[in-house]
Amino acid sequence: MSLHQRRRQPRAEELSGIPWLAVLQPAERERAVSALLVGDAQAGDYVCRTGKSPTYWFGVVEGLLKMNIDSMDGASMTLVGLPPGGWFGEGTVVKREPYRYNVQAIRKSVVAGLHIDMFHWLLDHSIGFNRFVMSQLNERLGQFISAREIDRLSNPDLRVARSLAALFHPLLYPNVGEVLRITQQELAYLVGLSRQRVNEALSVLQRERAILVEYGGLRVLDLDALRHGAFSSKRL
DNA sequence: TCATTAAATTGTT
DNA sequence: AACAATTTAATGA
Repeated sequence: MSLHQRRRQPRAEELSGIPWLAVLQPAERERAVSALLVGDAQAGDYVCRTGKSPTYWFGVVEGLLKMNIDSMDGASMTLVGLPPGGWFGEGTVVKREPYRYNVQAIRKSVVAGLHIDMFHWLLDHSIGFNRFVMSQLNERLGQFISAREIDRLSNPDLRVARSLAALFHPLLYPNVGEVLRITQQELAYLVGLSRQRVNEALSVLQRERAILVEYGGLRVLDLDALRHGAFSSKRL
């Protein structure tokens, strides 16, 4: 709720973290920037909610968001994590239909929004922008397919590893550093395991030198191992 | 800036 | 789900 009250013009440093601005022509870019707003979201704030009609195409400048849906029993299911550099909602924006999911800040974040009219103007006028959106849709499709693969993995350590790797997708989320600030509880929601099991999996991944567990987050040491490595769930 | 306290997060059972 | 231990954030002198 507070996101829509504390809006401001994006700072230059924030603009540099918006990947699709670089593919625009100077004139297009100038127009796009004038239609960009950023806002701070506190942990727990909603960026968009199910049923509301889209006003903006959103992107993560800083922090971490999650996309979730409410299931029938009242509990909510986290579908995907959205790290810096990630833009989302193009599906609903294109169709001008209501959002089908909630997007909520996992921790204090900076969110950018491009007004829906400017989004459509760019689709009509910029080839670079069209390429970006097309690539975005394609990569996201790939991401959801691999998410289904991950769901069917039986080994919890592998599931955590692959889910972490997905958060470091270079095209969808170009601005993720090597440190990921996420609590083990949130990671548990994201992966669909208990916090205890995630804690254990993180220990395994650390023992295998793939990550470094820190308070309130973790550091990736070997992204390739997270993507492709095999981890034994055997205790030592 | 430092010390104290409250809150959040982790590791374990 | 509950617990203690640890880390961070907040507060005020």
